[in-house]
Amino acid sequence: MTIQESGTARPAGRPRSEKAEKAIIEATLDLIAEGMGVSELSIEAIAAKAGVGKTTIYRRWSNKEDLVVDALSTLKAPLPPLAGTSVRDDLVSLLDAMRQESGEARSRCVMNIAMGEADRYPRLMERFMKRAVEPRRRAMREVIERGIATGELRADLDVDMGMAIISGAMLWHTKWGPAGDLPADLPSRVVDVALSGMAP
Amino acid sequence: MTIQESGTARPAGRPRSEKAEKAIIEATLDLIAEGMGVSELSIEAIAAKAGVGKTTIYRRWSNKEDLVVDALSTLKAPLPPLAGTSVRDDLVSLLDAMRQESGEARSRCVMNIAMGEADRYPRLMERFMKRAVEPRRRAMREVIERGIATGELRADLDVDMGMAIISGAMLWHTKWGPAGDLPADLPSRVVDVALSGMAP
Amino acid sequence: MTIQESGTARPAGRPRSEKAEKAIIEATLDLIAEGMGVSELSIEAIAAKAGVGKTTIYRRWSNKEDLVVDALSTLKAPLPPLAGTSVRDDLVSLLDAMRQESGEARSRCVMNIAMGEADRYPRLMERFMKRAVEPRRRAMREVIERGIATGELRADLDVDMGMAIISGAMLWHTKWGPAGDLPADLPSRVVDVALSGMAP
Amino acid sequence: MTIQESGTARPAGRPRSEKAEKAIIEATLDLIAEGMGVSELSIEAIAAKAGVGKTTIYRRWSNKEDLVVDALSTLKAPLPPLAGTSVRDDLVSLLDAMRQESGEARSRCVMNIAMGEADRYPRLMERFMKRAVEPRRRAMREVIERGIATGELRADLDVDMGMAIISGAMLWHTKWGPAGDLPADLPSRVVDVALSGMAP
DNA sequence: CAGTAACCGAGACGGTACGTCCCGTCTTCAC
DNA sequence: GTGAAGACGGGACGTACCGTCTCGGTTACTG
Repeated sequence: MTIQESGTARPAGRPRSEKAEKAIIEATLDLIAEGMGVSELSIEAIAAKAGVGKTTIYRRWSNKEDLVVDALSTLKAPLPPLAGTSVRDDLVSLLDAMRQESGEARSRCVMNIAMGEADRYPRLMERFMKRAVEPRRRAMREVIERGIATGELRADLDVDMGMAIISGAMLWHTKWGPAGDLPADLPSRVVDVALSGMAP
Repeated sequence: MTIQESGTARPAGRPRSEKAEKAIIEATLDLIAEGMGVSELSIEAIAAKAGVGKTTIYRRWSNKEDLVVDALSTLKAPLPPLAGTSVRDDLVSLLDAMRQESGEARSRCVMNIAMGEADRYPRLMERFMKRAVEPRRRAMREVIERGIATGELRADLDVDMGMAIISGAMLWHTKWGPAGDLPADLPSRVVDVALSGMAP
Repeated sequence: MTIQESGTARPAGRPRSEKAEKAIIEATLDLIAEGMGVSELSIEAIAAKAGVGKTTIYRRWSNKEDLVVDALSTLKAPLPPLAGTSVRDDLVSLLDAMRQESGEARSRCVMNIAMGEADRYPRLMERFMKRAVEPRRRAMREVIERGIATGELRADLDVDMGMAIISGAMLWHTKWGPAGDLPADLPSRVVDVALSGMAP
Repeated sequence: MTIQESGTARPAGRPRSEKAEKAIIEATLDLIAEGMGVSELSIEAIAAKAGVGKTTIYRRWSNKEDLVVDALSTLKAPLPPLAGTSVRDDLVSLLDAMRQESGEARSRCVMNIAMGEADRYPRLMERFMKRAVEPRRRAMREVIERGIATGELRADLDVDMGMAIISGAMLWHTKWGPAGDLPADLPSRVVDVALSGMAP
């Protein structure tokens, strides 16, 4: 009649501190938000900022990439609820979530890394894509496919092309549009032009 | 009695080796093309790859940014000639130039830097934008404005929005579209959808 | 009505394991005998060698010095009985005890610590001197003073000088004499030369 | 008709800084004199005190022992000139040199290391013995052997025993005699007792 | 004989120093 | 004057232990 029969027995010794773990993640995000790239990020700086020994970091993540993936994936806001009333409304909702995220330093740094360091840290990207980007892409894809099915969108529309035009327009404004925060009406304007076209 | 009497007096001593200069630029571009970001790029690595002493580099460029700007600006392909027959044709020409560049590792790295390290190296970006990006944006802007004037495009079209939709769609395909090189008909398909819209 | 009424009441809870205590002392001596100095000696190594948690050590000794003093003081052989027949015989007995001790690794390490780390660990030395060295010095001093009183030694002999010459000669042989164990006849030879002098 | 034909051609590149080398040695000796043993001595501390990068140390000495040997062997005072008038005078000269050295912190640390860390750093000791200790021992051995030859010392005197008694007595006083500096007349008193013996 | 308090091991904690690597600068000789 | 070689001070790396702490579980006396 053993006392401890649960599936995974707690390992011996002092358990790992959740507080330290959070402090490390926070420090990592702060440093990235301050404009550091993955390669400039130093474990030593993270440890110092988190008030933690280097060992405590290496005990949890064996390399910088693993830590960065974990840190970034705690960051992505949850997907907005989609009203489902019309394709236009849903697309505006999705873009507005993007717009809001782009206003926060922390989320902006995610974009920087996603776009600028993809080639250099392929494993990072692969994992980050899976955890953070893929769900958003899937959501938009479903909206567009639904629009085609209901006849709200052209029957011959290439779904990828639709995603490219809508997401790409937001992306372009984020990086290269007029300086400053994105205007609140940008999402609806993007969707309107994308849906009805540039030609008269 | 002087031997050298041309207008701009040659400075005394051994002249700088053009060969070394080219080797340095080449090595820099190679390393960037191999996936290195600006911050990972090291003068030491460039010198080693170029078969040159570190002094030889620092004598010519006082810091890494200057060298990178010079290196990148040797790279950008000249703008394609625009037929001017129609807005559609000109836009397709511009996008096709983007498509071709995106197939070369060296040009792709330019995009990475432009998108990922902009925040960290503002002086680099400023100069790089001026030399390499601005001409392309101006060209597209002119095409769109001309289209509005001739009535080929909607009179109420926001020019920035037009650029965002068209450039953004290409950009999106480059970074996040189906893997592999961009298909040759992508530019025309992007322009067609952008012009006539996604709605039926 | 209490069961336990002896003078010092046993504290509540599980009593400390004597086995662990002995294992710790043994491990400490072993490590010192293997050539470790006090500063190289690590609690972690002692704990590992003793098969004991580090806590178990720190619960008993608050610092390394205390542990080392305790360990070393379990070590010193008892003083040899002195026949008292003559100064010469007693001195030879004392030196022979030194010789025998110097043959054991554990005792030799005591000398090393006494001579090499005295300056660095003054509290250790103070306590170690009191427990282990002082009795031996007192014994030799008494023999010499008795010799002066009985006329076996020169009346004008400086007692410290006598101790220095006799102990110092043994010491010198231990550290810097011909390699290997000290020869069994060394004590008597030292005493003979010391008593009658080097001059003819 | 080469210009540089000397035996060992100067290697290319910037030559090593003698200043840095001296600063490192000085810092090492200072730290040892402050009571640090070899094992407590840290390269990082030496580098900081010397105002030098760690690389600069590791470029010259591949490990701590090599550095310590070099540092210590710059320290030993030159042997005193021996008058040669009599064995007694020469022995007093040698012991007086010992006495003077024992008054300096830096030299005292040499003794500590020589006696206390010998077992732990055998390679260090071997090299240190050769460079610093051996010459002194040889000098004393020669004085004693000469004394035996001239009849100033007993013909049957064991030379090692003579060295042991005389050096050992000084050694004993240094480590365990009355506290404070050794009195100036100690060498002559040691020699007198050693030569004529303790017995009346 | 159940409670309970000090013990035990294991192992995570914040640190320090290690020896290595590479940075960008500097100093030298050869050309 | 330029070029290569390479030493310089500096800083981050990832590892190994340090001495402290915090766990779950054990043990032996106590009520």
